[in-house]
Amino acid sequence: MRGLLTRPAPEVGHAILGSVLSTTIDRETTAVIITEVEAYTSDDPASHSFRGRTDRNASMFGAPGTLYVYRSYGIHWCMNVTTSPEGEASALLLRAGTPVVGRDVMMRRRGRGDHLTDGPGKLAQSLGVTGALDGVDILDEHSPVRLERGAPLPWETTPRIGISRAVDKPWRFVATGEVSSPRPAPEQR
DNA sequence: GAGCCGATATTCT
DNA sequence: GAATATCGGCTCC
Repeated sequence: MRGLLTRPAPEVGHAILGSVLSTTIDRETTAVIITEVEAYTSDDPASHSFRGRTDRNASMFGAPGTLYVYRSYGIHWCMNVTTSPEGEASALLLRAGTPVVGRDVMMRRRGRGDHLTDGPGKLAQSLGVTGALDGVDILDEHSPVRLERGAPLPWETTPRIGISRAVDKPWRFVATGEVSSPRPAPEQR
């Protein structure tokens, strides 16, 4: 997995779809199958790393498999997985997933039973990820946030969401069709 | 369903 | 002062 991530994000975005992202926070475990990501690179005008290193984006320059968590619109937390060798700031924004473990925990954290993991801010909230976890190694099995390889999924690309620059790049990767979940998920469209 | 708007940390002009 | 890798509540269909 580390080797896979030691490449620019646009080359590996599709390969992350289907992977299992899990967190264990306050002794509560939650997990999702990743179904939507976006790639950002160091020479990408839409990337937080485009103008160099700052206090906020420092972990984006870390080793592949580093978690980069930032505050979005002053309110939400969003999470990325750093790719490319250490020192090169490329990352995959984790935008959505299918819950597989801890739906009850997610619903409590979200304060509602639907729309648990269908957006980057919602995904981070359901998994209990905050800025306190910025910089952790998600390929370490003892980390509170972990990424493990799963079954590959069929996918397609589209332009990225919510940006105003480099809008032509097809760097959003979305799993197509139904993603199998161990349990029916009626509240999750 | 679509469209408007307010919340507000961090960065940029 | 303005913009932003967002979300939820509201209105009006």
